[in-house]
Amino acid sequence: MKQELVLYNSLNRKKETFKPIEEGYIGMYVCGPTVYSDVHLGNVRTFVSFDIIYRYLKYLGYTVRYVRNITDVGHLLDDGTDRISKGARAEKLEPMEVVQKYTLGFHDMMRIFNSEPPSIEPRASGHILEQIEMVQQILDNGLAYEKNGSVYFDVEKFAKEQDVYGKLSGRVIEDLFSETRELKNQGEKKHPADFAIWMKAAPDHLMRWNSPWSEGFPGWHLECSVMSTKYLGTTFDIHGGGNDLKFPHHENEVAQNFGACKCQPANFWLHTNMLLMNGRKMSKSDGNTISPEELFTGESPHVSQGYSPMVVRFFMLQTHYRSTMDLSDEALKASEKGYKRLMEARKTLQGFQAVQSASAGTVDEEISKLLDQALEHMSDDFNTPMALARMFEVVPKINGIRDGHIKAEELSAETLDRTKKVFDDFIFDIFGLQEEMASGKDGTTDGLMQLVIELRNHARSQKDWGTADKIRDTLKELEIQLKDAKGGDTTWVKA
RNA sequence: GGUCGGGUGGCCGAGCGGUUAGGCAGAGGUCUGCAAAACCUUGUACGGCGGUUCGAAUCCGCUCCCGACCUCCA
Repeated sequence: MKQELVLYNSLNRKKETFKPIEEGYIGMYVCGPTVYSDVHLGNVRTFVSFDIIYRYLKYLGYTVRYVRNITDVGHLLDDGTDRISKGARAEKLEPMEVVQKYTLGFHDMMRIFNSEPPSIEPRASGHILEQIEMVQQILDNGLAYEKNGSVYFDVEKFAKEQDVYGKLSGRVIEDLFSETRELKNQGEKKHPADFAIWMKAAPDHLMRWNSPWSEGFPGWHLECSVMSTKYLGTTFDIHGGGNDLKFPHHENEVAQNFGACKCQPANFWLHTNMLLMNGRKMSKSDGNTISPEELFTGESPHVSQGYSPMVVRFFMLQTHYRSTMDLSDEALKASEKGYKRLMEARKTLQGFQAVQSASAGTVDEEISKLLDQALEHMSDDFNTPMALARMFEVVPKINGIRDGHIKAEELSAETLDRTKKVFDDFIFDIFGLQEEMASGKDGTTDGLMQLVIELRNHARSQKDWGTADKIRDTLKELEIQLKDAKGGDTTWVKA
């Protein structure tokens, strides 16, 4: 019944047929943001990608438990200060105020991009007890050691016991171990590749909890191991995250799970690729960056105008989640046109009435085939660019029927219904796009526009081109475009 | 330096042994009072050099660029 789904699994770098652990159910964990500053567009790309994956899995009929955490503790900066408390000192806020502020900001942005909230959004700070328990388990299993109140994962021992470490990120163990460069805070570690799972807090460290080893805080990677286990079980179906988290974060996560339960946490690992701008990595340090707000308003040297969230989302759909995505003004402009064209076609399609005497002709067959292909592409590792391409091939057919080039009788009632349904399923449910009326297209506006259009059409029928064109030109200045279809129907759209 | 992933037409971006990807831009046409919109037609591109093959953008080798990761990162 369910279509076969093929996923590219980072664990072995191959596409594999997806089989859930429990038929009909999927457990998916995605590493969420660290809430210490405003959301970065790169974060948006990752979470929009997983939003589409989540939506498609549900579309296939699975019951999905989607867990995406909020990291609000334990994430270290280069200088060893905690990210959250660093932000707090700078802004003279309680750490949890910083967390709250940026968590809300993150949620707002996800909503603006029409991303569905996850089923569970656990916070690291809310799972300190569980994290302490996991540290203990790893210690009990002999894969960690305590030193001066901090606990470190024994990577060397783990690597010797099981051929797991390095597999996910493609690291060569020998290389990792022969790493000679000097790293900070290495004094307590037995081996440079070891990493902290519990850190003793320095006297001025704000966020701290009691533990059997010291008053301190959990290591960065631990929270994900703990929360995925708590809400999805020791082994679950899909684990996702940004490409840049593969190492060390995901690698260490796998190590911790093995350390605690001796099992692989996830069967499938999905990694999204990075966002570039003008061909280069988006980076704050060299000014090659743009915030979501700047993108919306157009207040940035990198864009010539503002782009709406849905245009940006559409733009993201045109690139596969595993490819780097190159943001540029020209590419966004192209997306804006494409997005509008698709949405217009969708509206046109929904207005079609089945022709009574209709019987399946060639158009019927062609459209059906394109819809099937679009779905197949989604089941092939969520190939949204391909699926979109097939949708766009249906667009001229829709417009052709509207304009009379293509005979409506050749489209059977069944196929018309299915096309309407699949189009909406794709656009709204899978791609997560939504209609965007730039500014108040409500009942009043609609009524006014209807009146204006009637007045203009009256003028046209009187060959009063002056009046007709004045209406058209003035509306254009107000960024309202009139579209005169064949047969006299005029529609309008806010540019 | 190590590991991995890329270099595709004006731009973005799929494809990964033989077929038109698709979007945007451009050109010609239809329609139209004019225009816009829409529709039709149009582009033979795959970094370079070799090789394998009946056939390569797709496989192999070399080479030149670019990006990511290598304990901050979505």
